[in-house]
Amino acid sequence: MPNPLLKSGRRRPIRGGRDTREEILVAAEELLLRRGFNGFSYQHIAVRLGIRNAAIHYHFPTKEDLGVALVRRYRLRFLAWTDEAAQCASAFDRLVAYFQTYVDHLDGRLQICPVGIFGAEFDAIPDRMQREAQMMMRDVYEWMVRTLHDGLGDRSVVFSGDAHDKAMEMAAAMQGALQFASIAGRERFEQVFRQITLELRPASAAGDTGPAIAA
Amino acid sequence: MPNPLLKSGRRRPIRGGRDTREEILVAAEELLLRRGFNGFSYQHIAVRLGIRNAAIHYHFPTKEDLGVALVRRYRLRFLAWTDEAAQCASAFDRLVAYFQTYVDHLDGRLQICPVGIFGAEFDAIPDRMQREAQMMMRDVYEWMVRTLHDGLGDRSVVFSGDAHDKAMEMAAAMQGALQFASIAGRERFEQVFRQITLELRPASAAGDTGPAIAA
DNA sequence: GTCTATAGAGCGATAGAC
DNA sequence: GTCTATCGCTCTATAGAC
Repeated sequence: MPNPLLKSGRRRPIRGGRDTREEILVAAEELLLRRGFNGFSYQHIAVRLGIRNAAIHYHFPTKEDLGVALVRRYRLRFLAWTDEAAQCASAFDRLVAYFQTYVDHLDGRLQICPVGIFGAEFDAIPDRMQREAQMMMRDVYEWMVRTLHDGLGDRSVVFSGDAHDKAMEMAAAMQGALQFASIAGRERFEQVFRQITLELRPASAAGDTGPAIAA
Repeated sequence: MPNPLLKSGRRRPIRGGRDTREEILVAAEELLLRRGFNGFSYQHIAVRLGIRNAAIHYHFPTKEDLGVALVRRYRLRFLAWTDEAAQCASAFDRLVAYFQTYVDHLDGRLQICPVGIFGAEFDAIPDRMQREAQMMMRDVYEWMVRTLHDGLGDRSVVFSGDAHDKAMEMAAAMQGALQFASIAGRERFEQVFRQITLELRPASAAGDTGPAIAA
């Protein structure tokens, strides 16, 4: 009986115990968010990791493979996160927790799921990445619609109009805020965070400043 | 006395009366929105216009020059548009008119001012473009804050919280919506448009479906 | 699993003829 | 103002040694 804690499949510990494949993904993720998919190369990654171009091709034969792995990683991370977030006391808390995942990594630029990151260069990314991006977007959208409905049920959120439209508006605002933060600093993101949460919370009476943002 | 209809400055009518410089900008603008700045080349433009690579370099010596011209074009177009929009009856109408400019060109992809388009690849565009993008963003932001204040004055809009935060949220939502539309179709944009206008309008009583979207 | 070396393509850009 | 031709560079990707 194999130890269930040891994941089956690929062998990993190489280069003095470091996991090259994982390090490639981490570096590529940051480059993707700062420079776009067509704005970084295998060379950028190789220099950061102190390895050679060809070593990356061993782990990800084509750049499309790397791109697809990045999107899948986002999707899986988001789905795992929603499981954790299910323990939040209210739907409002779950939504704020989701927005907070952006803030937590804003300077390092790693997010749980920057769902619309590929929209700006959609026609210039490989087909398989396009499809993965569409699936990722659907996951986030459906979770958000569901959570808004939950929020109406537990009376933790208020909004007017349709939950589908509200979900899309919030997701779009988060995505745009991420881009504005790149252009004009993280304060832009915090403004959007404040406004979204302010509008979502019931009894937004005077004096209530809403959830604080992590420093 | 010179004819005031004939603009002073650069001579233009070439290639059978066609304005190559302008055609380059139009083609580049659409490529930029669909593929990102690093996702299109002079070749893409040359093929579309039936000219040669070198002809583009005559009008825009470097790609940075072309990029800067594109952002300046957006800025000037937006500033000219705000002058026109000043004739709208209310601040709410001006905001809706601004959102509408996105819709009008959504399939052709030409917008008045997709203010955050460079956020996704900010670190991978030339310095001068970065600075121009920051100025463009500031223009839109300031106009939006001013218009929200006007809206409080003429009672045509309602919102909670600070006008600066609300402006940033709306601008971010529009930008995100544009990217979502690239990924999942223009209906995504229309959802955000509906929700933003719904939340902005006073007396959003039942039965009021808000401003219609142009087909 | 990582290396050296290199192929092959596309890129931005320039020179000079017309 | 547009062309042909080409340069030098970077990019993705592969072959083969270790």
